[in-house]
Amino acid sequence: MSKDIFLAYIKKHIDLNEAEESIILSKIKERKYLKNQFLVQQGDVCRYVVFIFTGCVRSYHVDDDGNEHTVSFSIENWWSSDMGSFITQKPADYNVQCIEPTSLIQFDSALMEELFETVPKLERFFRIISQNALVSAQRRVVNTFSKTARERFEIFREDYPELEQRVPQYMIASYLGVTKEFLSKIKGQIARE
Amino acid sequence: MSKDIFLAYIKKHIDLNEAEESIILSKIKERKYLKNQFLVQQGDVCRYVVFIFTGCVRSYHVDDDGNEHTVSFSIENWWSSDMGSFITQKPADYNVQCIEPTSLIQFDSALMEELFETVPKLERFFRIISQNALVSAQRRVVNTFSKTARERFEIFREDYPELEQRVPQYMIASYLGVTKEFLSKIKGQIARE
DNA sequence: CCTATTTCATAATCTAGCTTATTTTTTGTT
DNA sequence: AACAAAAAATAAGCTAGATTATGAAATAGG
Repeated sequence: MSKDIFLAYIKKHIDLNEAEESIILSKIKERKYLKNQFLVQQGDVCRYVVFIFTGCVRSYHVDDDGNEHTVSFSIENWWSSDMGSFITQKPADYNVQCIEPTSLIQFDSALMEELFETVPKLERFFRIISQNALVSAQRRVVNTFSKTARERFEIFREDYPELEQRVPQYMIASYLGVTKEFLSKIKGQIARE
Repeated sequence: MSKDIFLAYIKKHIDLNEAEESIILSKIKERKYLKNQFLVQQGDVCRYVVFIFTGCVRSYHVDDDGNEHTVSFSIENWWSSDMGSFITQKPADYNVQCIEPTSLIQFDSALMEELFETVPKLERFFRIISQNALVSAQRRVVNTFSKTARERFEIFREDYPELEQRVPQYMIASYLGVTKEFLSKIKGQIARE
């Protein structure tokens, strides 16, 4: 059952006894979204952090010129949210949208706090998760500055091998920080070698 | 006393009772570094996470072409480390260097775990800190893609008003992701208006 | 199965920011 | 105070990547 995927994922990072497992199972439930539905829209307050069972979710910011900038893709066994908005309860900077039919668990603040209270170990779990996410985010900052667009594309391919087939190219371009035309040019270049 | 600064800082994010406060106080101690000393060097394993009382610390990555890329500046009441290396115990991607004489608390893994065990609330504290840092890192990626170098410089000035006077320009340039020459040009442009 | 809408490829032109080089200013050391 | 070394300013020429434009190929919906 798909809720067990979540338990297994937690147990990669911390130990859980049976009591704790059943508390967690009792409090979470699966929810499904259709392709193109939004979990949050830029400007609204973000109410949820989600854990994804299946599907794919994209977070992106639309800037003043109307250009999209993809912050992250989240797939199976990963998290998504506009954390800044979720924490501060201020308007979201990002759109969080399903780009495939997606099945997930939705955690609102109340559920989050309830879980922390009943299973305090989860504080540790979320600390570890958050630290790991921070490390990736910092690495991305450095890569953005130190690598060419082509190198960043190659890194993207290694980091997310399946994703290239699953999401349209213009989204990948906006994740890499280049135009779709330029990404197309890079692919042409690579193919010609 | 400077250790109290640290307690005050923690208490901005979580509540502590007296027992917890004294445990924390008993386990931490101040350490001083000279200007230019390294807390970690790229390639070594990072042994510490530090909290800064006074001074300024820079984390930067030197890429294959020998160019420096500043990941972060950390000043009074902030953290520094190569988190990726600290967590995984693999070689550090970053140099972490004092750019002023710096007074700080040094947390190694053992101390960290000891603190988490004796004051479990600190798991929550570090989760919050990490989440906030993650939010900034994500915002920085988006800004890098959506703003011009000049806009990023103006944002930097607003975010860290004192820092411009405290650190050399070439470091600011490497934080913004531009060359020192180009930052100089931007400053000239702004001055001429 | 057909049409409309997205998505992708290719190419010419253009620009923000890089490189390289030289000069001036600031900082640190004896 | 004097010298050396690091940092900053300025400027000319150069490229990575943007913009604009056009056509071809996929997808999706009816």
